[in-house]
Amino acid sequence: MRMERLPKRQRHQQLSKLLDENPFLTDRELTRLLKVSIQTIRLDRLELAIPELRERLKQMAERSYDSIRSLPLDEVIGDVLDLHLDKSGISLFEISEEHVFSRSGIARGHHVFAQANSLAVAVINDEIALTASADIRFVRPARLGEKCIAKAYVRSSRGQKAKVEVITYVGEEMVFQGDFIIYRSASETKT
Amino acid sequence: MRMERLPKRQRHQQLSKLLDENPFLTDRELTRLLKVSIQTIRLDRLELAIPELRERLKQMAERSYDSIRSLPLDEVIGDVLDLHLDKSGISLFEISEEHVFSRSGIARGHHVFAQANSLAVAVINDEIALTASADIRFVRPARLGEKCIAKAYVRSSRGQKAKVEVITYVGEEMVFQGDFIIYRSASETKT
DNA sequence: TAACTTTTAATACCTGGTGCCAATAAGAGT
DNA sequence: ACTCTTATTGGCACCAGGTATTAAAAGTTA
Repeated sequence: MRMERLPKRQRHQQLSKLLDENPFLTDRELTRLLKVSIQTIRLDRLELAIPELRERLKQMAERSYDSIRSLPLDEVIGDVLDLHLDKSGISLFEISEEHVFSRSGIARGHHVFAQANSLAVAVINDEIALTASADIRFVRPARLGEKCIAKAYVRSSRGQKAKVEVITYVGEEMVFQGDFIIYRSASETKT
Repeated sequence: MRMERLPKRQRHQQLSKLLDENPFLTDRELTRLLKVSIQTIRLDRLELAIPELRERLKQMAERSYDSIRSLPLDEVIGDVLDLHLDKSGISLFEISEEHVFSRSGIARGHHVFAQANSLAVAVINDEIALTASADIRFVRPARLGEKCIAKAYVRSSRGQKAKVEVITYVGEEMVFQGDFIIYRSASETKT
């Protein structure tokens, strides 16, 4: 039963590797690289469940298209659940596909930051409020599917500077903490 | 000379728009949407220099594949102009409508941060790189239409922690400065 | 040698096109 | 009304890069 020739498995590995390195290869090009007939290449792809070139390109295009679509970071990132102007606020942000590194499923930092930053700005009750500086820590990674609850507290608000602390949780765990200094346009009388 | 019928130009606009919104449309699907024959669609594409579906998909796939190891380009906010792994990087990000507060035309902080953060992560040459913490200052607001040039420098890289400084300029003016601490997965300590 | 797997070949068919030529249709100019 | 020009449509041959199927050939053991 155990056949001496296992160039097949080897070839399968090579083929997977080749296509991993360069998914733009046609079957015909693969015949040159692997020195087998085109039918063999196609049987191999069949066994390995590797789709044809055009399907591979389409899938790549779709993935990159989705991730480009999702970038618009608007208004407040996440849903505002609770807001007491000049005091505190809470927002919810669910980590989905477009927010994570595909390899690791871990959210890119700027999305977690964006939730916190936009909440910090939203909680300041003024026409114009801008982030002046921030000191932030990503305590633990947020992962695909997790629901991030950001809580913002206005710690002080004198003159044009307001200090806002934001802490983001997933369940009981802290994932992010940041101290923001927000510039506001004028005195708080101008609401 | 000036002909009254310009359904052609209108159709060209519609066609461009349709394909802009959904580049995955075949000519046949376009005939249904535009109510003209498939030949007309193809003449239109010819005039507008729009390639066929498969070519479009291929181009999208290629763009998304023009990745530099750990991070596909479109996962970076802005366009990478220059990248020396583990050393430095430069990216360009133009502030457009969707990035600003409509009242003031000033960019929301998290967009400027996102450019800097994603560049800081991209410059780290590793499979997995995550922002651990950051200390950032928004030196002056970035405004609608301004081109932000972010420059990242790897200041130190010992073990799993890398310090990356990012400074963002508009022209000669500094708009943002941040010190990032990036966690890397492991392995590569070669600088 | 027989039984088996693996490889190659041949053929029909598919999608989403290109390229080319000819036939209409729809104006505009005079 | 009759051209002249542009626009639209149709038909046909052809292409790449495949799928699907059937069959033959080659290699591999027991």
